[in-house]
Amino acid sequence: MTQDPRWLTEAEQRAWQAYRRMFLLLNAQLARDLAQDSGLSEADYDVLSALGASPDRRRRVSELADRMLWSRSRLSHHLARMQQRGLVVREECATDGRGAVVVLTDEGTRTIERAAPPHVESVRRHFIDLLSPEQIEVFATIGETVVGRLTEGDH
Amino acid sequence: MTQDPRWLTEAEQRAWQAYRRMFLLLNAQLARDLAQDSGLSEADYDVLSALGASPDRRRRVSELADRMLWSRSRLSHHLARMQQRGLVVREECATDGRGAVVVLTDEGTRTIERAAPPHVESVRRHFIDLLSPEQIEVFATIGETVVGRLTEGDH
DNA sequence: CCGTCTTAAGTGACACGTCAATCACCTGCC
DNA sequence: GGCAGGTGATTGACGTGTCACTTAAGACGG
Repeated sequence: MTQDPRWLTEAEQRAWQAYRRMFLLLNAQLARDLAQDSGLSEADYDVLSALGASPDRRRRVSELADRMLWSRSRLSHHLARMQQRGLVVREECATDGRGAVVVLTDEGTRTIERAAPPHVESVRRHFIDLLSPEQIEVFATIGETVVGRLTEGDH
Repeated sequence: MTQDPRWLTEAEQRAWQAYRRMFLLLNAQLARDLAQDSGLSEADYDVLSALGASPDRRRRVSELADRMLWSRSRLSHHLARMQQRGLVVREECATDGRGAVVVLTDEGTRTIERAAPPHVESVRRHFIDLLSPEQIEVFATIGETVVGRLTEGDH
């Protein structure tokens, strides 16, 4: 016999609802800003920015996927499109014949360097600057707690 | 001349990163649980649950879309699939010849009633129960602040 | 070395979401 | 009443994400 669930309290519902709505709206707004300012999708931005922060602007495909929490398949498809647009190129991996390395092209580099400032402003405007330092701190802690729980057991 | 952006401080970056990772992981986990427990996607669940909470288990299509923060188009496509599966039906609207009303079928009603308890447990396990009441409160406030800013100006 | 097992990456088919266009119907003004 | 413009809803085409599968290559015990 299944136990009756512990339904959410009013406060818990408020938090859960607010979270879901915040995500939907915030994400949509950031995507709009990003598209207008730089002609990029959030996915594009994330790939470019992860690569831009990588040593030598290059990274093994699966390393990139792990770091971004993307499936390999998703990344593979997306890289194909970005390569088409000239933002990245794939190279063979010297040390592992199966492997591939993605590299930011010059255009990719320019693109992310131009896109970053307005994107940061957008994140500030719609999120960060609305919160007090204390709220930022609590928020970070919450996120890390949840992430920690969800990734414990991963080696 | 564009001003140099105010890059995020370390604390701000922590919060932003934690948020993005939390969303990715939490969403994926909830979707996995939901699919295993009830064979539903999150989108399915959201529609069923919104309809289940509606008077008479029915709602005008665009009213539902607004309430869920979905585009009409998305909802229309999704309702088509759910109708195919027998979870909802569309009826004509008595008071507006253009309008349509979506209604939960008996099967849709049974489905959401069975799906809700394990989903709530899942939300608790991976999120709510990891936080203190104080954290829940701060989190709700943050969400509402951000949502409020993003929706101000909507009538 | 050889066969098996594992791992890196890409692929194809399908499900989903978005955007723009469409169609039917309502509303309001002359 | 009739028509000009707005609104509710759907549709089709397209871009993107997922899942299952394939291909190629490293790892490794015998």
